[in-house]
Amino acid sequence: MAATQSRGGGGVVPVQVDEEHGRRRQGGAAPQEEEEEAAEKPELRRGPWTVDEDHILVNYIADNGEGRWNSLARAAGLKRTGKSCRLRWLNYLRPDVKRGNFTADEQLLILDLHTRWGNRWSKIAQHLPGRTDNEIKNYWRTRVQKHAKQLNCDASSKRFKDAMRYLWMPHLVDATATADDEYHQHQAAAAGNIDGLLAGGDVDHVQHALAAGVAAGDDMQLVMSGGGWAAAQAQEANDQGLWPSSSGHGLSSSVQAAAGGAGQFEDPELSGWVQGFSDSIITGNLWALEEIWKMQ
DNA sequence: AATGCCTTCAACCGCGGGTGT
DNA sequence: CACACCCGCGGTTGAAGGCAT
Repeated sequence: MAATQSRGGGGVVPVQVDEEHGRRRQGGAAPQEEEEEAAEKPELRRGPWTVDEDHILVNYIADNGEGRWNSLARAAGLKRTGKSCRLRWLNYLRPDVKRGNFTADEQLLILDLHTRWGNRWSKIAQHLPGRTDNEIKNYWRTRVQKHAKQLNCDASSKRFKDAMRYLWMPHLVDATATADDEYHQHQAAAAGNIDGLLAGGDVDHVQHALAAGVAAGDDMQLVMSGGGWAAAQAQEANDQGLWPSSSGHGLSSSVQAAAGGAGQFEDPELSGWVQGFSDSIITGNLWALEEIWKMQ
């Protein structure tokens, strides 16, 4: 494990930290009591974790379990705050933490759950086994928000959510199905990223799906056709009514909308906007298509 | 090759809620 | 009830590496 790959954090700089809240306590003229209090506390490390620290933490948790992080940090002999230990374990060292790019399945789920719950990252993460709230949050901020910016709208706006629901998500549903079909061809090389589809020359397939639309109800079946985790998640989401529209097949209308049914939007402005967006894809505007792919 | 800008993501910060005393 | 402690969440930071010039 490349534990020292971690970036950021400003280097390993020992500073005095309020162990309770992890606040820095350097700078300024501290009252005498505070100085004495600080002197009693061990010097705490900040910044990237070392391999040794990782080993200590992993071994300690293997022997004693996780939880009670402040006392764990002390008992393990780590010069870190409990919060830092918890974060390192949950986001990096946990054996079941999944590395690498988000799959189309996962992206689809994130988009859907975010439209439902907003920035409830931990809640969203509960539905993506092996993924952390931090990872999902970073994905959202770096990929999704970037694309919202490209579209000149706010990621939290109804307009962007509609764009995701009616354009991006159907796109991912299709990509998920295609990825299942061609899993052995592309998945390994693409690490589960849709880039694999592009590498496989599947632009036409995607365009065709968008242009022709998918028969009502088929989109859900596509998601579920993989028979794997995506299927289970899709089934669960469907059972819970998580998919848009009360019929449980909201994505069908989504795909239809993306295929040119934008006239069904109540908001005429959005209707035109989405129609234009769809047209730019369907008519083979490669620049627009590439932008769509980039955001994945 | 050098430089500067951009993207990514591990880690930190601040806060609120839960629990124990 | 009040307080302290602990945990977890969401937002933010900043260094590393990639990319463009």
